[in-house]
Amino acid sequence: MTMTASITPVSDTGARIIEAADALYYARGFQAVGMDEVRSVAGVSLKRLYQEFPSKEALVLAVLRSRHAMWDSGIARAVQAASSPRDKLLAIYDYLSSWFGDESFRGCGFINAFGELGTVFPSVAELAREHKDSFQRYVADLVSAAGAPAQLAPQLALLAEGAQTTAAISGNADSAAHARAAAETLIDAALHA
Amino acid sequence: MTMTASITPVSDTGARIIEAADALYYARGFQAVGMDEVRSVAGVSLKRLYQEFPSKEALVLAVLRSRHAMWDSGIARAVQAASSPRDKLLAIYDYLSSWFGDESFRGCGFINAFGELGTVFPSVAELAREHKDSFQRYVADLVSAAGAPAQLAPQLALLAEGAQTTAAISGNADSAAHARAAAETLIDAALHA
DNA sequence: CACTGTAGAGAACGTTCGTTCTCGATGTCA
DNA sequence: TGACATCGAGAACGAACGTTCTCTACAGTG
Repeated sequence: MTMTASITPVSDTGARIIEAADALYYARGFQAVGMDEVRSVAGVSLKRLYQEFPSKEALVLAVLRSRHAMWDSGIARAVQAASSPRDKLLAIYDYLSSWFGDESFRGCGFINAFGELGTVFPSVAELAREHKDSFQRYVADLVSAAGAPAQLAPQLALLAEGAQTTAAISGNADSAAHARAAAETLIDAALHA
Repeated sequence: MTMTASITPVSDTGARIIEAADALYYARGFQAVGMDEVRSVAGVSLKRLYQEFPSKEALVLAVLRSRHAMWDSGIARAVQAASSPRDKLLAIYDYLSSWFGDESFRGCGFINAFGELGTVFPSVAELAREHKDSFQRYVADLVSAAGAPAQLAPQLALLAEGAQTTAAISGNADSAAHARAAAETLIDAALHA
């Protein structure tokens, strides 16, 4: 799975810059990648880069917003492909599994951004919080549609979060299957309660 | 809970440096903290700093090793205080809950380090992998002592990982309770199978 | 053709970083 | 006391960063 921006970019050039910056930041971290390298990979001039994104912080935020949109649409696509409410919940972990298989996978970009920039850029911490919040609400809607008690939702979300960091650090995708199996147990227990 | 180094330090000065560097790195990220700030907070000269740790990479690795030792001893203390095998498993989440309550809590230091430095310093990625591996083995031992099937262990570990990142980004400690509740469900389901 | 505005290439600027070097003060042992 | 090692304070160095500025080329318009 290669992530490419699909949501209405500010401009064509802006999208190319975001795509290049996202790949570089995600692979190596934010502080390790300079504006000049982004400029070089994106194939634009430094002047153009700064007229699209007036600072590195602005570029980082744009990258995170694009990542959020790709996450949302990827999950939504996987969930819509499932038929039963129970399968829709489990589709989350199938989506994770295919993501973890990507050779460039290196964990959740928001967790990485939060750890590296959360203190120095409060706007980054806020965006990460919004992203995780939105995921929690999405899971809560699916849980509610499945007729399961509300407290199941944060539990299923925890499994997804844990699977992402575990897969990133261990370097293998097994955690998606473990999360899926645990989710099945939790869902069934909640429905039979 | 304030984390202070408790394991045999290389030297008294080395321990002070590690403690200062750990607090700074954990609070603001690694690249955002320079050697000079570590020197200043630790109250040592730059010369002494470099003779204890010949490079920033060496200091970062020492900080991570100290964090690993504190994590291990903190978990072990909480687990030993519980009596039944089931309660020993749940003690992990009680330990997390008290950690999340610390005002300085900002997620798992190894996940943060992996995201920021994992690519640029392979040694950091390896240390993070070892840390998570050691935790997985520890949980597996507790699961085995409880007479539960082995596949329960990675599921319980996922809950712990997810709770850490969720607590960090959301800024509240509820995820520990959610993880504990989910763990109870998974344990009971595994024991009644 | 002249004129004007815009663009790209990249030099330049000021700051910060990791690391090393200098220098003066202090302490130790014969 | 004097010779010598050791130390802290901080200057210094080279590299890299984020950001801005300069210069040249050229497109479009009369």
